[in-house]
Amino acid sequence: MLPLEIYKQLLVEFGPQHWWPKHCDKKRPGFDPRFEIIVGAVLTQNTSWKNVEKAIECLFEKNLLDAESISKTPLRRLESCIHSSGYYRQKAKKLKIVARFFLEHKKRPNREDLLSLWGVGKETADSILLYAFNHPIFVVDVYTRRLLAAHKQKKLSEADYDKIKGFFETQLPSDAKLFNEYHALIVRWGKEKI
DNA sequence: CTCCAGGGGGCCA
DNA sequence: TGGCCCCATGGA
Repeated sequence: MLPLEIYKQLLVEFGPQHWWPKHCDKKRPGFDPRFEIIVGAVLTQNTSWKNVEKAIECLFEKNLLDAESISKTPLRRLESCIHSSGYYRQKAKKLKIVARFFLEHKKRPNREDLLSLWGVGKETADSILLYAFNHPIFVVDVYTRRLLAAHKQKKLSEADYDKIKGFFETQLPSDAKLFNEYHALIVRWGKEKI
C-alpha cells in the first residue's frame, strides 16, 4: 500500500491528532509559541507526553518558557521545574544549549546547525523544523519503522533514519501540514499496539 | 514486579 | 557503522 493511502486510512480511523501548534496560547507579552514547541521536542525524548506537559506547565508558571529566561535561570532551578519529564539533568542542560542557540539564530535554523547541538538528534531536529517552523520534513521514529514492518516493508523498516525519511518525502507531496498530521497519526497508531 | 514513553550521547570493536 | 549502556520519571 502507498504511503498516501496509508495516511488517508489512518486519518479516517483516528481523526486529526491535534499536535503542534495547537493551543500554544499561553498569552503573555512577547511569548513565542515556537519556543514552547522546541522545548517540548526536547523534553519528550523517550518520555510520555503526559509527563512533558507537567514540565512545560511549570516552566510557563515560572516564566521560563522563553530562550532568554532559560539561558539565564540557574541550572538547578531548571532541573527541578522539568523533573517530571525524566532525564531532568540531561534535559536541563539540553534546554540551556538550545535556548542559547535560538538566542543567537533568531531567524530560521537549518538541520545541520540543529544537529550540531549536544542533545539534538535527527528526530528532535526534524520535529523542531516541522512543528515549530513548518518545514516540509518527515519525522521518523520507532513507530514509523513498526508501521513499515506492519506493511510488509521489513527491509525498509530496518534502514537508517535518513533513508526512511527520504522514502516518505519522495512518495508524498511536499506538504508540511501533511507531514505534521502523518507523524502524529503514526504515533497514535503505534500506541494501539496493532 | 516489569515494561515503556512523541531519543540521544558516549564508548568500543 | 553497529551494538551496548546510561540517563530517570510516572503510568499501566
